[in-house]
Amino acid sequence: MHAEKTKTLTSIKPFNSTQYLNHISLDCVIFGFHNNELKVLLMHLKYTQGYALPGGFIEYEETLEEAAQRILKERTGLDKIFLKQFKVFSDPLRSKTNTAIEDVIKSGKSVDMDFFNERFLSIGLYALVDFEKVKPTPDYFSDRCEWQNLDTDVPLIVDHRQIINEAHETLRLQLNYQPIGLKLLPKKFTMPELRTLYETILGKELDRRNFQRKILKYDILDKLKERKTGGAHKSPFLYQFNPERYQKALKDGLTDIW
Amino acid sequence: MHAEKTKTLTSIKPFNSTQYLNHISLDCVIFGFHNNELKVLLMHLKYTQGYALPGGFIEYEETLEEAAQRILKERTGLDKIFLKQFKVFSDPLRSKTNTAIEDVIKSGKSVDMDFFNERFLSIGLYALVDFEKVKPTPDYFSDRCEWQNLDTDVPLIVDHRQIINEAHETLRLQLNYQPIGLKLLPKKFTMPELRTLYETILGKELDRRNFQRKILKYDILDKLKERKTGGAHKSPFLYQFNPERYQKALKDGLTDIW
DNA sequence: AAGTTACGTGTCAATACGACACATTATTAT
DNA sequence: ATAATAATGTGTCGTATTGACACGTAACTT
Repeated sequence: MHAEKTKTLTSIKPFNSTQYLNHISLDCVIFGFHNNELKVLLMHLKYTQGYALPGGFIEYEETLEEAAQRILKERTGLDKIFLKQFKVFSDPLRSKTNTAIEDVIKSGKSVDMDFFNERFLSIGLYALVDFEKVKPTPDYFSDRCEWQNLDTDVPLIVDHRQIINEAHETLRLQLNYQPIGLKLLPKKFTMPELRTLYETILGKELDRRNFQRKILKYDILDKLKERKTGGAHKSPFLYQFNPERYQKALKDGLTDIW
Repeated sequence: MHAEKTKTLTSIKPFNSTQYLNHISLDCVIFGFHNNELKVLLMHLKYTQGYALPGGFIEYEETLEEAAQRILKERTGLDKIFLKQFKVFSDPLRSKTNTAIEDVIKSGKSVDMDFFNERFLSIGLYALVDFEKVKPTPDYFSDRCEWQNLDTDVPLIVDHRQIINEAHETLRLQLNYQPIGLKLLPKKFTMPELRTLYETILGKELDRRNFQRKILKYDILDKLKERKTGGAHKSPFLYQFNPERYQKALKDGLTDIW
């Protein structure tokens, strides 16, 4: 399906703890939208057989955002991903139940246990990506990187279920203040797709006719001549965001209650 | 003016870096509302003669929020302060220009420079307090702790002006989602006071009659029989928040555009 | 070719909103 | 004392927005 298949796994880097700030990690909730469902990108840990959020550590000369972009590039192949911090997770107990550390131990690899055995604060970020453009890529501690539904019941390590849930809640609260549609949908999309995205994030149904009236009112969408064919039933028109007008409208927030 | 004056400075603790997580600090933007103005609590550094936000470090068995409550208690005398994280400040350069470190050096006191010379990420939190209840108290590195206007032009160290500005912006965005009026105002307050608070946070004037109609619509205020006397002109009624109904209304956000 | 289902567009009553008028009252000025 | 001043309490009115829906249309299925 994707154009490139040639890339090998040679790019997976060995782990060297000495280059990172200790006590601090970051975890990314990477959202995608596919088949009218919200997805999150998860790593399957080699030894624990549990799932974890893509994450990592901060190098000595990096900002938090630069570290996250570096990590996201490795996991998705994408640059300049839309990214927002949303919360620091700081419960001292979260480190003590960290099965990822057990995973590291079980791996038998020469990792710096002085680094891993310490307590970690984890900075939670969420990322919004175009599902179709992502090439999921595992890291040193995982054997698979794959999309899962937001409400998947695969086992998640430590507090990663909580982190996902709080990221989702943040998305809901920021829906009128961040360019969420623009970042999660492909360039061209239909009104039903956009509405379904809103419904998924908000967790409730919206009247399709009123939704269309409200969203068009902001003048942030350009209606294209084309229609989306191939679906069952009447072909919907395609739209695309006007990024300038979208950003401008978001400054004061889309004032609607959906 | 305040009832208690007996407390001495004996409670100021010496500084011992070994009990703290390194690389991580926290800075609190403590908001108060007085004379119809938003205030922030600032520390005057003994040697640098600059101002800094109240802040500190995280002990090994504390959550971030517990650390912040401990620090806020020392600076204000208050327990259980309303507190929200809003951003991690992670620019590597912020540590290199940290005049607070110079302050520590100038102090000639025996502080652990291995601790202070490292890079710090700072977690920004904002706090909302009842101005009248606060007893500003300096710490080990400061000689004064005092209220300043939000837009004060006293010199602020490193990125603390930026942190204050971003806290203010966060307050603006969260006005419909957090119990900001409840936490910043005294128990009983007048409608003009509440409206002025909103105007100050939003940075624009609001029509007093429309404001009253909208805020009363949510049924989160209880109108008292009493009026506030002593001011010039007609005495306004006193109101108080109904915490239960306020919290309930905030769940979906106050839907108004002010 | 008919059936099914989703999409495109429009209507309408109820409500909410912005802008404003007027009466009231506590203090200040004369 | 009395009038002037100024801020508050309360209400109105035309307009815009909203929620709830009806009806026609088009693409695929049978």
